[in-house]
Amino acid sequence: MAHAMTEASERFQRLYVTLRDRICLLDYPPGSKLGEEALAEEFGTSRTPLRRVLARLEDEGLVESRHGIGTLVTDVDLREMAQTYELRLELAQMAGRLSPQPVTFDVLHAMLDLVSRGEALQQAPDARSFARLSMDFHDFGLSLTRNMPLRDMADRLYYRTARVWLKAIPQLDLGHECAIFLDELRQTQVALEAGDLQAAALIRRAHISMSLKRLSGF
Amino acid sequence: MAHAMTEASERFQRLYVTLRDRICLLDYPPGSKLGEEALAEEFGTSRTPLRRVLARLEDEGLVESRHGIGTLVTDVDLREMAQTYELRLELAQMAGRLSPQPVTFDVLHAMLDLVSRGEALQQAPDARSFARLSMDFHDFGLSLTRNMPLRDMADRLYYRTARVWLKAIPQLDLGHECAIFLDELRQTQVALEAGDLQAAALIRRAHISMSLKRLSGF
DNA sequence: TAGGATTTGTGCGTATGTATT
DNA sequence: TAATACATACGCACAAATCCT
Repeated sequence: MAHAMTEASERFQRLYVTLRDRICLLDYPPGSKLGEEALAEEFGTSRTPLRRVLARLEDEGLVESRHGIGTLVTDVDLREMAQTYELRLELAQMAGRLSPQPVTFDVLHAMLDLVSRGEALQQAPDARSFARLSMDFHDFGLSLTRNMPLRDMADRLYYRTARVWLKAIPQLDLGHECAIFLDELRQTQVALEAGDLQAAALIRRAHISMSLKRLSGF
Repeated sequence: MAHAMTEASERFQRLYVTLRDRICLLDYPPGSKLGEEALAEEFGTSRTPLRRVLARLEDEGLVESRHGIGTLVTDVDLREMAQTYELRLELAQMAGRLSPQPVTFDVLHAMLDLVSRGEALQQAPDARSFARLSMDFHDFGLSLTRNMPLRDMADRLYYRTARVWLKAIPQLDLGHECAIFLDELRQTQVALEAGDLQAAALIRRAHISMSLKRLSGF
């Protein structure tokens, strides 16, 4: 970072991540109303800093503020999701090619941690834990490139459609999804142990593609 | 658009584009101070709607607001520009592959218009006109894909570094740059007349790459 | 070192728009 | 149709931070 975090920007970041995660974990399902007054009270601020956060969420397409109505959580339709996934496929693969990060011991350790969480998840399948692990794996994948604009773009796209999987889970086989995910984690671990970032990126690409295919059944 | 533009969102869009273009055309060079009060007065509003615009420009990395100091136009260093260009290369090529727009008469007509502007530019080289034509050609290129997330991402990246060319122009041969640009426009015209979007995208990619190479001399 | 000038950040009252009764 | 309730958009006054004298 170029400049130290001020108190205001720290609070902004905290509120932003909190609300974004709540939206993506369906704590606020599509159509929910996020009242400025209520949220301001919950976080112990006035409406002003909160509106700054909602404005950013609106720029990113997660909510939509309408004068006289309220700030509503958006929905994601299949067409938009398909376009986003199309792009994410390419970006995921790129992350292994552009400015690759060297595979250090820390990287491998983080990967191992993700694998064990995946194993625990398969023992006790749970949609919410799955979604959290998926988010963390996404972040991990991005940490493998040093191209910051690429990270930012991939991040935006991921959080834009992350909800769809959770929304569709009642119509999927959760145990099967967990098994597939654990496979991906293990394959990625092998690729990283071989120091092959491109392979890891291709595995990610393949799984995003298959995930879209399974979701497109609806 | 899902909903009609309200008066507020229209004003937001107008102010946003105005300020963004001023920054990218170096009317506000890096380091300039954008005073909230002064801008609010110029546009005939209060600080509140203006701060919403500055907040977005800050999210996109074009300005940086610091408490007690002011809102300053950011600078672009070579490392960041290289990363952004690296990504823009890929996105430009993708625009010809993902959800391609059919090449209609209107598209060809718009292209022809760009070519004649390029010809006029070569007759009377001028840095500012060059920059404007470059912006419009960028927009035109994005209109060739229907993948909206791709458009958004490419847009962000373009405007993030568009200033660098103008900043470097004193050290370049303006007439030469205009000639190269006109070549690109004509090659693109040929590709579009053949209905070959991928070729058009590859030409764009090639020219972005060469442009980076010329700029990297500094 | 202190104090004043300047600028962004915050809090809150009011205006405006929408839906419902 | 009119009135009422309620939510976001706006404008202003003040707090907090920084810089310069």
